[in-house]
Amino acid sequence: MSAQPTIIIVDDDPGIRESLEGLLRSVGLQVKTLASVPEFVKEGRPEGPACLVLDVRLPGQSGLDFQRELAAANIQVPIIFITGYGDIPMSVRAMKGGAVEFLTKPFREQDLLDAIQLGLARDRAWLENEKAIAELRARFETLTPREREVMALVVTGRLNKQIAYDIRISEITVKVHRGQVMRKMKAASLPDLARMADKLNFTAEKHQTC
Amino acid sequence: MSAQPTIIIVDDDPGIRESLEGLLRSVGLQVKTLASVPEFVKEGRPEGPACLVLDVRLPGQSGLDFQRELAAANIQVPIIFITGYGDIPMSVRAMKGGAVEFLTKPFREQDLLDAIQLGLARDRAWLENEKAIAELRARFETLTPREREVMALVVTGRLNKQIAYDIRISEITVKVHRGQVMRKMKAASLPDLARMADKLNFTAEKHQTC
DNA sequence: ATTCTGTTTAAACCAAAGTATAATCGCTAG
DNA sequence: CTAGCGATTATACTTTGGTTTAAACAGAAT
Repeated sequence: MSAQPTIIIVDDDPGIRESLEGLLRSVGLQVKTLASVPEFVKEGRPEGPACLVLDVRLPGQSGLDFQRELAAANIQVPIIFITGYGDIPMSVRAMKGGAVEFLTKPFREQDLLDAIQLGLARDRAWLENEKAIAELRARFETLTPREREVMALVVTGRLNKQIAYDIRISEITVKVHRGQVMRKMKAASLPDLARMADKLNFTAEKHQTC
Repeated sequence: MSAQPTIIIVDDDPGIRESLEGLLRSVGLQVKTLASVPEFVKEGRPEGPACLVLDVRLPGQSGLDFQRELAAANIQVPIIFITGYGDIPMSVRAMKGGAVEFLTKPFREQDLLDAIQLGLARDRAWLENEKAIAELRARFETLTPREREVMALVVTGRLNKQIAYDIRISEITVKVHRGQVMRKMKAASLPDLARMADKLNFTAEKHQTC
């Protein structure tokens, strides 16, 4: 169903990279090793499900800073931290930032593999959700400005005549727009459309006027 | 608006209890100190917003075990861990379990106060949400079995005639039940009802047959 | 035995939603 | 200039949704 998962190892120590890579490949995982963070940033995250295995201490930027940077750039990818010289505040910060796991060397191989499975599972779920939202957004893009306005009001439960009054057009025009909205959004029913709107976070924006 | 927040300190060392209590009281927080976990379990969580300040090592049961126990018992309350002798796996486990913060002694007072504010904010949001759901559940309780069935089908977007066919009653009967559902649930519109159903996790159960 | 609740249905409407056809108008891209 | 899009509206229906009134019936509770 979903594409081949990719594990990305970022560590400046070639020995560790190779050792981790060997372990992961031995269980059939597709691995990509990088020596530094910029290499990851350059390519962006892989298409399929992925998981980052990151050393906390990295040349230039620390793994924790990198985690923040990804979050700020709105790039979602599960991170597993590995460190030889970590402390509690470091691990707490990593976990607060949404890390899947924070392992201290030496760690049991099984712990890493478990964490990776968990990370991949999360990423699959996230990707699936993103895909669904992207599809909805694509449909929403095809709506004309007026149709978006009408949709925003429809999903709040307003009646056609009320919507007509709200935006000062005739009720019949509302019906036309509303019908178009249902068709373009491929909504099977009103509750369906309402749920789509919720997924598109209509709660916060209502309908941007830009 | 919301009730007075309560901070619950659980620590077996009376000196630490008093010192923490003093600090928190000095910033105007209502504090309750306990020497052990069973004392908390006995009373259950306070009415208003609350936050637990918990030593990881406690007589009998560790703070982490207690955290798990609360989660298992479905008792929600933000936890801030404090420890003098912690390690990384311990902190990681605590954070995975949803802890707000994990502080190592000695810590800056401001860090604890910040964590407490964050914990209280989370708890307020949680309480508010719980209250809303409880209200919905109360309304749902007033529905008769038939009304619940009809509601379940209505919020999926089925038409009255389809529902009638589904449960083999006449369309007019469906209308009667549907009207009752809208009134009893205090739903202002169909999208409104659909959202209520979603909040009541109709996705998972649809409608239990028990 | 009687009351009450839940369930069912019919008749008779009224309101709301949705569809199809057709036409007008302003604006923009060829 | 003209074709096309977005927006608007009207007419004319059909289909759904929703309410009221009234009635019937079964089963549980008093």
